[in-house]
Amino acid sequence: MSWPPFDSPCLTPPPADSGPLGPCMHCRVRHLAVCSVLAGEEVQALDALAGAQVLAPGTVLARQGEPRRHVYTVTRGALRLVRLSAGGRRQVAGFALPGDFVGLSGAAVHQHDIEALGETELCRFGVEAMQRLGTRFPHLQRKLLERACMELDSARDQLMALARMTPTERIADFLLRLAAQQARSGEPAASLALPMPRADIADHLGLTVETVSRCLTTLRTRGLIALPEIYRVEILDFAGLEALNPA
Amino acid sequence: MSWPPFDSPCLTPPPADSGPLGPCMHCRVRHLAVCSVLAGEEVQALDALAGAQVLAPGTVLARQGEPRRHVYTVTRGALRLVRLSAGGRRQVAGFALPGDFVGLSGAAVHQHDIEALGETELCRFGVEAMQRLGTRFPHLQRKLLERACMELDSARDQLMALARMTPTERIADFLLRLAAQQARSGEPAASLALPMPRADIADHLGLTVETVSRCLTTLRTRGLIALPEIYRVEILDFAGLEALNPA
DNA sequence: CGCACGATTGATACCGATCAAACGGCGTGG
DNA sequence: CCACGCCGTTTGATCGGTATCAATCGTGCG
Repeated sequence: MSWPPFDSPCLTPPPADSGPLGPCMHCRVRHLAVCSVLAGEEVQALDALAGAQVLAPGTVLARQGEPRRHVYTVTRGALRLVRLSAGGRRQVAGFALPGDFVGLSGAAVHQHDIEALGETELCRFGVEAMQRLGTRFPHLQRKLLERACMELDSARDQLMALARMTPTERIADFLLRLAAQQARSGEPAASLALPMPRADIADHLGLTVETVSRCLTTLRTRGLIALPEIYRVEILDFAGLEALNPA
Repeated sequence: MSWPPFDSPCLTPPPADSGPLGPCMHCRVRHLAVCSVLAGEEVQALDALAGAQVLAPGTVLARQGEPRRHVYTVTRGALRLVRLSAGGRRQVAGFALPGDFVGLSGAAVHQHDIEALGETELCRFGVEAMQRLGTRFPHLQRKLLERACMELDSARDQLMALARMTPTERIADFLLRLAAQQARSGEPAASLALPMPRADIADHLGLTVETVSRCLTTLRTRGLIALPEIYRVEILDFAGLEALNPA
């Protein structure tokens, strides 16, 4: 509940190129998934609902099986959504970066653990309050539907990747996806921060850590990327990476 | 546009166990994704928008890349959503059975080919008309959001399957999923019709035809299923199949 | 009856998982 | 300040499972 007064610039329309529900840079990407589509009255209602939070690295925001009480918008840092199976198998369903909305689900309980990768800032809304708001402001509901449809498209793309791409292709696809996501936040995509360890990439792409490592070195050897630090990738040849994608 | 007058029973609430957006058996599962949630005026508006269609087996309803002009609800038969990559790789994103809503996507053009598996009956709505209706009836928009969230959950489940399950586990999971879907339509799930050829199952689960065949015989040998006909599966041991799922 | 096509069964090859080891950075403690 | 140890990453060697190639079977249709 302790957060600075809402920036008035946030009420101005977002830049034309920000796309549907894109980040609203005016308000320092604060609960950007919704702020860019609402008018004054609605923003006030949202402010009353929202709580800002800063999470230390490794903080567990939610565990699978717990009742879903909140939805979140990420404004800084990164989250990972992890599913652990009874057999000990691990799957990283996705990563939430600044601008992402977390919590679109039809289930009453969390399907994933939600964990902070680094120091992460986010904005929290109660689900039932959000639903009430949705009925009061059809505009918001519509934007949420758009967002859900986008995520659906994204999930289907990923199905294709998991089903029919080789490990190297998956890594290339993953890097390009991350670059695009980072580009949406305004930063150039050539130098790419990887907020997650190799194991998370592996569990995200259905691979092992060793294979991820090997594929990264393969891409480096081919001159497509550089690895100046462990948690950073320079994309040297976008076209070359895209050429790997058989889509 | 040629379809029988709208059954009045359709205006009554759907059976309690039909779940959100579940099939509305009263109106013979006709455009069931929406009919069960609307009142008289809205239903009339929908009728004006909807067109019933019956497709012969193999009919192509849409091709990837074409502009998306319609959404559909399946009332009989089955559709498959196919994506073909430049490299010739094939991915079946999913199957639409009676009760399913096809067309939740944020893209302006189709991401998949949509093809009828057998003789298939469906109901067509224009997307922009549907959107107008959504703004006029927030109730509808909300139901669409719920449906989108459900599909999102389902897609994420499938990601887990593709990333971390063995071929046999994927087949078992697929059969149980299909059984559950068929059960929603009211029919008992023990005897399961497979509307699609083996190749579609393979391309849906990221396998080859040969592996699908081998896994089915494996399950049969273990006494978990029977295969009385090629396009039919009897589930003999639900618990046994579920035990294969490591989730 | 013969053909065509999809499904099944069989034999082999290859790729990624697994097992194992070495490397590197970083924090701690001596 | 340096030595050590921990943990994540990288690299290496081997194994196994699934794709691939190939052949047979079965069914429906001409």
